[in-house]
Amino acid sequence: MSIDDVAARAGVHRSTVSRAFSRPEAVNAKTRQHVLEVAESLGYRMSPLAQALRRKTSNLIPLIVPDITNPFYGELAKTMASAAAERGYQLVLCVSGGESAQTNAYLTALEGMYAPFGIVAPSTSVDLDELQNVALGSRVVVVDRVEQASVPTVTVDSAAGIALAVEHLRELGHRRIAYVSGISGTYTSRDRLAAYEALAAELEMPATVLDTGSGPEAGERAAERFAGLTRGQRPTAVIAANDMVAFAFVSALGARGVSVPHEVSVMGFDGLELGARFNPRLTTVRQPIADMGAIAIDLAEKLLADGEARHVVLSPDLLVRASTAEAPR
Amino acid sequence: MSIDDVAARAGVHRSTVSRAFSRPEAVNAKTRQHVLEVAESLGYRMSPLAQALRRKTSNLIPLIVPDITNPFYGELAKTMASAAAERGYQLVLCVSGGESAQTNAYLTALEGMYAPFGIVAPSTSVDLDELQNVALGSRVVVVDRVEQASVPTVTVDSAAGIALAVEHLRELGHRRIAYVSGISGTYTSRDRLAAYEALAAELEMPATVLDTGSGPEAGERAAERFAGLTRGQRPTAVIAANDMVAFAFVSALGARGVSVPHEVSVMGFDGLELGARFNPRLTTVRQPIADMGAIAIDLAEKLLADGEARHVVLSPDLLVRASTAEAPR
DNA sequence: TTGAAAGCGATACCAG
DNA sequence: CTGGTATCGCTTTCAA
Repeated sequence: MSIDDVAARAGVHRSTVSRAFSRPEAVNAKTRQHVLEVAESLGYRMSPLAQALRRKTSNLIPLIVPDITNPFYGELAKTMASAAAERGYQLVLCVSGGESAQTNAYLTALEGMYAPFGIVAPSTSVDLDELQNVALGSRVVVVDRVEQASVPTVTVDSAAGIALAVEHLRELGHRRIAYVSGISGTYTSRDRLAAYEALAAELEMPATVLDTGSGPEAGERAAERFAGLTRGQRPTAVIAANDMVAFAFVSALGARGVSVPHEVSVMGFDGLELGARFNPRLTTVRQPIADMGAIAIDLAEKLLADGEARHVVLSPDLLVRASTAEAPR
Repeated sequence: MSIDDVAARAGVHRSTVSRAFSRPEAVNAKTRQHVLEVAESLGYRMSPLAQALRRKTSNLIPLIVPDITNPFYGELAKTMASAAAERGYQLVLCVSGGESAQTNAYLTALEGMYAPFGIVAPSTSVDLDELQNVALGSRVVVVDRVEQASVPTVTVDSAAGIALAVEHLRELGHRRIAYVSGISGTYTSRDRLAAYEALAAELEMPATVLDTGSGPEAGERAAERFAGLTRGQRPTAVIAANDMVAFAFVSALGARGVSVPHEVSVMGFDGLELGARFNPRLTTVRQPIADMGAIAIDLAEKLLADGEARHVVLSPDLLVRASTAEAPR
């Protein structure tokens, strides 16, 4: 069932069928309708493969994430998939394990499939400069990472987010507000940590960083450190670099008999749906994940159109749930 | 940079280059090596698109899941992606939203790309019979769903899993063991519920189902129901249909001041990594998710080879963490 | 073992 | 506006 079958059946030439589908305005209305009807009745659809081969561009868009198991990337993938579908693209999910080599391999493979551009959510170990060596590397937009001039990016304002968190906590009477960084070493983590430290300095508030290590054990180590402090030394609130770390931290605290928010308030940063099912339900700074997907694709299309690497910085908002409470007095 | 460039540079014909890559044994060792070296030096790689068009089969494998935001599907996708990559396939993630129409659309689209087969993790509303109407529908393997003779499936033994859970709880002295079903109406949920009821009957244990509704609110409703019971009526342990429901249930319980495992033990079913970061760390029945991906692909390859729809039923195991404790006496 | 030629299913430029 | 033709990059019989 190919284009020629339709052409024969409709009594027109191949090229007319092609136009009827791809450039409808370039064909007589009557002819077009007839062709389309015949095609319909035959259950015909164009081969995206053949199209891609000829046009040298496909509708496949790679989304490269370090770990799809992390709900943040899950939510990102979900919104990205529908944003892509709305625009006629098909998202191809690639799990890089946070490795630069894998990322490049995927980009190369998908360029071979004439992917017009790609979306990368890199972890620290992915070198953006190295990215540029891959052909598709110059047609990539980066999500969830601090700006880098040469590549289009969509990020969330870390400073604003941290400010929201600190403000919320101070309104609850907290004065000793610590921070837990870590997990999978994303650039985002660093950015948020820097924002925390800067704000603490500005507010002349002691900056206590419970853990800066990366990996899933960050929450665990931070809890250990916390439990090791005397009551008087303990912070009354803790901001985690992201929701996953907050989960791990609260969980590890729980295992040590420390109760949240009774003994210490804990905030996350991400706004995952999952936080609403956590115990206690997690207060957090929400990133507009749904917007990020759509915007990333827009930026990519603009990059192709005029070669300009735009940067969009989104504003987070506060999601108050149950893991924060008034400071003990 | 195409096959002809390599051919010219190596002083051989196109077909020889093709063979050197695709059927190495069909070409003289010397020639082959020379060709490969030239290709290497030119940084040449075959166009998967052109190959697929000609061979009428590609290396794209659709994995269709209802919701990638659900960590279970995230973990499935992750293991599936690497299992696929190991075998030379590229996983294409499709998020169906649990809709039959979307599932069919994806299958159709990917058949157009000559996907050799597909993997579907259906939700209740996906009609397996309807699936067969789509061309690729007869080359699909189904994951995480009770057997259906005509389609290859890989599932986990629900009865064994429930038995593991009940046994664990009874060893801790629990006698009133309730159940919470629900979330996204998967067939798996039904299967597990049936297993619970059957086992309860067999053990002459009262079967209390706190909620059978579907959707994310199941845990919430179950907690409400639980809290409404007098202490004497309350079950001392609850088994949830899956980890996500367990999370929601514990969270909702917490919001009502009921503490786990102190006042009630709660078990999940799935064995998500995430459970280790829950508060308290979740005791659960673990499905061998990592195996499921690889097995699904094997089944698909066998289906293509001999047309036989095999069924693999995996055995779950117990993961004891901190959400279960001895029954109060 | 290697080369030649046809073709997968479409597009696009050039005539008419 | 429509048809003819070459071509995208590769595979695969068929001969030599």
